[in-house]
Amino acid sequence: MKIPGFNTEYKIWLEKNGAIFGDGLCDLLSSISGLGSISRASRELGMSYRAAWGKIRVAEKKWGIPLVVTRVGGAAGGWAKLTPEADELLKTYCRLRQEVDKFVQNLPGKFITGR
Amino acid sequence: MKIPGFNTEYKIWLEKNGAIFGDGLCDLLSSISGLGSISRASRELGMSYRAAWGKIRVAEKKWGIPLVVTRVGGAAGGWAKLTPEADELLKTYCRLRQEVDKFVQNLPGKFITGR
DNA sequence: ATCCGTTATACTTATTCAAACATAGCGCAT
DNA sequence: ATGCGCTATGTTTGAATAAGTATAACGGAT
Repeated sequence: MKIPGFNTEYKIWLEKNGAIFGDGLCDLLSSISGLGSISRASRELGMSYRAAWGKIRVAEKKWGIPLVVTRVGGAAGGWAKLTPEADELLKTYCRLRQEVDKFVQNLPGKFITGR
Repeated sequence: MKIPGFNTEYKIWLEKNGAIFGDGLCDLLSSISGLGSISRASRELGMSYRAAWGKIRVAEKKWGIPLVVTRVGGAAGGWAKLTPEADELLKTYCRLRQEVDKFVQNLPGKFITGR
């Protein structure tokens, strides 16, 4: 599930000790949360499973915390869901994003608003 | 002249139609503005003249506006100063950066504040 | 037993990005 | 006319990143 309504006139990400969390992970984790599957999420976002899985792995290593708990096999082939840590990170980023959006929308100057 | 005091727990840049303006250009243009020379600015920032000049050129092309007006030759070898557009862009970015800093500092959550 | 959709990972290839190297011209000072 | 410090680019090299290919294993459903 993609997060709609975000302003596109800037980009922002969280960064700590080389670990980053931005739009890419936000969309990916949101989609996984909604669909319960890395594979289905990757298709929804138009990327390969390999790419999605790799993003998650790198992020988990950099942040030093598990982000997605998975299960292989079973009726549906497997499933995936977010860890509480991932939920918190996601929530924090979304809030940051919304606040910055609000600020940017009120910015004067043609480079931001097109005016 | 480097801008001190910026929060390092996130990164942000302005982005419009593929044109971006972030920390790199902010530092570079600020330095040029203070020193009146691309060459001296590049040395102050620890990068090559080629790199600094390239950054400026790419940015000017992407944004579609002149950022630095230069002069070659003369007693000092040459000089460089910012265009009004560059000044405005720089000012806008610094303001955005300060506002977001203020917001981020008040954010709860261990991923941002370390708590 | 076989099939299906999924997680999981190694390996290869392509693309992008950054840094370094090399040259040339300009204009004032001496 | 020579030198100095600067602007201005082309070219090349290397490194980091992204994208793609291939394969294996798992576990329920049929």
